[in-house]
Amino acid sequence: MGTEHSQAPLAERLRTRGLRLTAQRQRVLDVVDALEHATPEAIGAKLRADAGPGGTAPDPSTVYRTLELLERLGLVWHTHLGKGAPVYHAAEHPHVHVVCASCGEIASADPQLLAGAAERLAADLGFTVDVGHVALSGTCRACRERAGTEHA
Amino acid sequence: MGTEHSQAPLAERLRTRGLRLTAQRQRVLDVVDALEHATPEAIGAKLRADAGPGGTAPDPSTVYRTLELLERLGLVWHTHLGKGAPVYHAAEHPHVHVVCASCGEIASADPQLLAGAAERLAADLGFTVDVGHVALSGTCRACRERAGTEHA
DNA sequence: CTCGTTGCAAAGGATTTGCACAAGT
DNA sequence: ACTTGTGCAAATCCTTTGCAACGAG
Repeated sequence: MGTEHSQAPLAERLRTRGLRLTAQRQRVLDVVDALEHATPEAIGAKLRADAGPGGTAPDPSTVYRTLELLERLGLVWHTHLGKGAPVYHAAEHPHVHVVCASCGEIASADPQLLAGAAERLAADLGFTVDVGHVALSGTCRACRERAGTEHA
Repeated sequence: MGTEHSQAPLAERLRTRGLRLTAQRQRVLDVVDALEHATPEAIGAKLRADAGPGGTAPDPSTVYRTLELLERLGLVWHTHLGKGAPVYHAAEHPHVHVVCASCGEIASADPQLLAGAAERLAADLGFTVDVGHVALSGTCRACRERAGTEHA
């Protein structure tokens, strides 16, 4: 398991645009799919790990270029959570990101969570919210309790 | 106009921590207050503009350090909207940020908008949402209509 | 065979950090 | 005076770009 690609929307979408299906593109997509929330750097690391000692992993620049391409193809989405760390995730599993400002822990929530707010925004501002890109930040239970315990 | 500081929670909070009130800190805070949504760079620019030709503006590194400090003091908040562009805004005017992925337009919405979602997150995950840090991305009405018009 | 892709290396831009000097209390 | 804050410059980090060789169709 791991090398299976549901169908192959990738090949299809590439063909349509006259682009080419390469091992790198397939691998990057697989990794984004495997790692739920991955930064470009993390993706590169995983790629390197999967390749093994003597193996060969895609160059960082290729990872960036591929991620951008996959996003244009609508196969992955990215969100900016903390400082300078964009996080990519497969477009197949839509979910809202929730990040703890203290520990950086990332949780996922049901998109339905924002349904109400989305509707209101659409009605009030004519603004269509992109659920897959949303990131909510705050404090997780663990950190809140810790803060209370450690005093300050 | 412009040099007025509601009261001076800044001086007070600094004193409490044994820190010092400097012209730079006051100026940075004033600018964040003036510019609704400002990136560190924009803040530096405004500072430079306000200083005038012969004037002297705070160094970029000071702006960064000050912003971080002001945030610790709870006087400003920042959010990550687009690529690598953190945006700061005064903590006095809590609002949810809504950004158009196409044109970059930034709109503000009432924090109440997320009240429901916040409650659910608190109940389900024990996660406290920080409304001032939230950024929703999507497409504004203008861009959506334009997309429909220009065809594709 | 032709044109999109990749890897490598250098370029860039945004932030951070170390330090000696200036400034607030 | 004593200690914190600032400016300057160098160091980092993350990402983007130019180009020649490579590989998919």
